[in-house]
Amino acid sequence: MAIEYTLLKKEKHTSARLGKIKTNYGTYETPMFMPVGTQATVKTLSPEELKMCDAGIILANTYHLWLRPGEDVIDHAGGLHKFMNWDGPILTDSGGFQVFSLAKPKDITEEGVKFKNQYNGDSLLLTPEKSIEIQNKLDSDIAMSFDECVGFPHTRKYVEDSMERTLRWAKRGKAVFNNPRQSLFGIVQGGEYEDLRKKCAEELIKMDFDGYSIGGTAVGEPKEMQYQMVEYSCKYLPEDKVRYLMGVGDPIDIIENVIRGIDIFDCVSPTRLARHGHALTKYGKINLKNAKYKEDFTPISDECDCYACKNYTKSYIKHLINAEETFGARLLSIHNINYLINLTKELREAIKNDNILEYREEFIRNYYGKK
RNA sequence: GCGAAAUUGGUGAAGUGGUUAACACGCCGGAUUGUGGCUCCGGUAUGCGUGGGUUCGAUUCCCACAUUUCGCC
Repeated sequence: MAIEYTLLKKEKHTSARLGKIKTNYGTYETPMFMPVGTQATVKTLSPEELKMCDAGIILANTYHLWLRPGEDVIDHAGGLHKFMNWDGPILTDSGGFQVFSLAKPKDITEEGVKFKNQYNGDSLLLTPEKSIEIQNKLDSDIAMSFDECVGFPHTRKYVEDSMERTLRWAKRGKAVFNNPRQSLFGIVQGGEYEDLRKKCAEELIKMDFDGYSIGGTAVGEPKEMQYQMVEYSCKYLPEDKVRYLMGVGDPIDIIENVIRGIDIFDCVSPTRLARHGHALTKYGKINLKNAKYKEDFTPISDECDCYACKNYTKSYIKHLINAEETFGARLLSIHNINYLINLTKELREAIKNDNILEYREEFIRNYYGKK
């Protein structure tokens, strides 16, 4: 069955929403944060460790799994859940972000997007139909429409043409979508232009998707513009469907966008920051590589109850990162994912208590105050 | 004891009779947003073993000394 979203409560002073998503693998409250596991693994973490962090939905990537090991291998394994031993829900990104990060403008045509296989140099063509077909086989719980994530800066003309094409791609993908256990989301594009966001949202709603996401953010635009893009999109989306903001994971951005009506987020940042030695804390992001932590025998955070904070010191984790031992990246990944998931828990509480604006104020005071 | 070679940042080292002594690693910072994981961007020797000499000018040429390595007795 498709996922079911239920709106439980709206915060009194903002557009923030408390809700729940029912999936084939359990029911989860929103707002929520989804860790990213591009290659069918959240880098350095086992499924047990993800559970320990209270992870709900996790992401995997169509493009990467298409290239390696190939969707047929995963199909023959019995689907992505069995293949990677994850009994929670999975969302697959469509490859749309790779249009932004890997393809050149000339490789984007009406038919689809040309890529070069990084492993063997083969020429590849990813089309909306192909992306959906792969995702149907991967058997994730939520599939994404194949879109073009437009970078920043750009011209209005380009964004408009691209958005129109993304709409046509969404329609083509939906037409071939064929997996009764799976949901399909549409993606709102349109850059920073309200009329384009509006049009995109309205056209997607006509096609009737199981949920809607907002794309084209977190690609280098100013923060205020990102928030505006979210406002211009949420304004035209139905209340009874889940809203997913793609690629956003900076703590402040999560808060600001929850306030503007976003339900779910994903981001590589907790795991990437971890591999580069950074930890998220109440008092801002810290860099464990800094010399001042050499003999700091306290946990990353006294208030954090994650496995890393309960058992290890900054000094030890710094040593592991300096020595390029993977256990360091693993401990920091556990901490950072736990941090963002915990942030969404606190936001849910704030929505229940109708005090999310006060929560934001205090959060910012701590996060940008002295470290 | 005799002979030879060498001595440049924390490390491996390049280099030149004349502006800012290459590069790499390390170290010190910073970045990272639907992940082409182990990346990118800065900073890091007022100094070239020590002392003297030649020269307008020496890390570079000469002498002595020190240290190290190798060879011979």
